[in-house]
Amino acid sequence: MESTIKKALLENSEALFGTAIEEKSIQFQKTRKDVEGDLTLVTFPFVKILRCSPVDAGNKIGAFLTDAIDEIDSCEAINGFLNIVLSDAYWINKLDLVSKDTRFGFSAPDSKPTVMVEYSSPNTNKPLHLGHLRNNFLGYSVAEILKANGHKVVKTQIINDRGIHICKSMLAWERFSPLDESGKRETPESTGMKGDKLVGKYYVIFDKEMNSEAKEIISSWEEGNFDGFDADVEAEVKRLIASKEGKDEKAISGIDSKIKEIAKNQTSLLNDAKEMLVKWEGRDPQVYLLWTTMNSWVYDGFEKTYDMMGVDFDKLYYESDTFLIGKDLVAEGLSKGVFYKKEDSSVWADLADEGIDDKLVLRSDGTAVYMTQDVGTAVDRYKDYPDLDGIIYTVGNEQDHHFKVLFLILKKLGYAWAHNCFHLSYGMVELPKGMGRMKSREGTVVDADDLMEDIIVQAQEMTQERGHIDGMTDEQKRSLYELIGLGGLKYYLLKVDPKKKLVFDPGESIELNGNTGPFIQYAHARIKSLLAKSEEESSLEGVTSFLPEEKSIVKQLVEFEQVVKDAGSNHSPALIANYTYELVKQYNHFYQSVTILKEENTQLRAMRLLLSENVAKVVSMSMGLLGVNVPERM
RNA sequence: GGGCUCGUAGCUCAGCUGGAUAGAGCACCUCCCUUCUAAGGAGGCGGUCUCAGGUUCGAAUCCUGACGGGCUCACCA
Repeated sequence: MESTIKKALLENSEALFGTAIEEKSIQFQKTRKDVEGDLTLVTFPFVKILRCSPVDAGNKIGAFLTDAIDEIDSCEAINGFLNIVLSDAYWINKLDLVSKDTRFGFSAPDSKPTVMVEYSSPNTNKPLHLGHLRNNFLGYSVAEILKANGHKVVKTQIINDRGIHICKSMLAWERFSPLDESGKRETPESTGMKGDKLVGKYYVIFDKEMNSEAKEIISSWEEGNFDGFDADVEAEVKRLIASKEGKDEKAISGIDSKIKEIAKNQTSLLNDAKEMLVKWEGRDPQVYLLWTTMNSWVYDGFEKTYDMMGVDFDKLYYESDTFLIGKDLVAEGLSKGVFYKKEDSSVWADLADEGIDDKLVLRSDGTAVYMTQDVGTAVDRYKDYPDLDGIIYTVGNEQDHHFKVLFLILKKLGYAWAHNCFHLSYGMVELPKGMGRMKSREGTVVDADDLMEDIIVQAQEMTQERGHIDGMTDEQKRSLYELIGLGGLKYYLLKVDPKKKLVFDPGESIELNGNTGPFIQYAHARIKSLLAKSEEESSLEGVTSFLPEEKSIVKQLVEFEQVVKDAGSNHSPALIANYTYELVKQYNHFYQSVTILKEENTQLRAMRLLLSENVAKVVSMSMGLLGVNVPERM
């Protein structure tokens, strides 16, 4: 409709305005709720051309449009706004179109290029936490939204299965895990623990043990005892200790943490872990076996968590594979002059012309860094999927700089697709003030499994209170609780703009009233119950007009198509969530103000059923885009 | 210190390609189940849109600066 009006105005601009007008001066906006109208044209831009008041301009344009376009019933100019009223026939036709299209709002599958969406990408040394939940739900949802926009989508992750952090867990397990009577160490089987939890436990133990060792070292340093330490360490520490003299509290704590950092590097534990990493890179059989064993425990644990989250992947990448590709690419880039080598034989990317500090891509000992493997992974992916149009990296905003650099390096290496790589950067999930920051090493995380289970229990309690679950089997009840709990959690994490940080108080339970998942799920269940009770078919037969409550729903339904597009181009599930909330609110208002099943006029009843049916359809589709399921009953 | 980013009601958030009286939810206060699921609906209370300038017919929205928060600038990942 907007384009019809625009076209009419442009084609008749000479007659109307006496001159050609620019397309951008034709601006539409939503009509205010308290004014009559379906669409509003802003008339301020025409005031200068017509040299009259905004209202006069509106009246003139309004008269023309009412005359020129059939679907326009009337127009009213208020201040600088021309409110256009469209005919009921127009809206009836729109509803008919929505109703007949089972995939309304979605583009034809595979009609757009292939896109890869990376999300989750955990380290294999610790369990998934709240931050991962936001990451996974966001990545999964964006993938679904892109599919709805016609893209072919490959869901993937890069598993950080290599590096010093894994060796820490391995070493701690080898050293501190208790032996049973047959001389065996703890396993997921022997303890009944989820594999990722068991490995994570030893990661924490490692950190604890290393810290206490570091503490001893520091106290001996403070006593002036530097036996067994390198001369340059001794000199540096002495310099730092001396520099504390006369400083304020804040500066001292800064210096102390520097000393602590040095001490940690001197612990036998950390040095043993480093040694283990070297052995791993050398494919030492014993270390390699331990590595595969402990990783497999973690994967088993992750699988359960992903299953509960309702997310999945089409293709997995492992850092232990791609870091080698990355090293080759560094060698290649070195020969092409993209990188340069320093005297200590470390390799760097020169980014001075971009105004960024040079970036290390290979350590002086020849081992790979984070950047090395990410370059390798990207190239590997384009090799696997030659028709790939772009990669979307769902990674927290603390890595904004990393991805900026990564994409630059890929560009410098000559990959034209580099400009199609996109960092879907989302804000951190923060704990309320005073609770500190989530850190796995310190055990101050909100565990993903625990949180999901808590919210399911909460959903269970609420559902039992309301009681619409008579006649359900225990299994059905349990899956309903999961559906509601996880729906609530997903909606809670997705309704906020991904770019913004999000405050989460683990002490307070997640709200399930108001703008929430269950609010929307409930509306869906209520419609389904209504439809189940009705005996006749829904239809638009004989309908000639709408009540305001009905029309506002039709308008909102029609907008779904554009919202899906916007959510795709903005990578924002939040747009879908907010849209659906608005739709459901309008429906609830309608539901309470008119009767449906008990309406005596058959045609009216059939139309309201059709309206309800389509609200349920769109709610179900839009929630599907968020990974939220909707129940038939609740 | 440099870069990026955020600052809207007591709290959590919409609105941000400039447009009418800045919207929701929670919390608090009223009402509404002998109509289809009250996890609902109707209403009330609550705002110098951090501050100061600028651009404009018009600024929460764009620009500049200040203040405050977060992230980042590692031979960690």
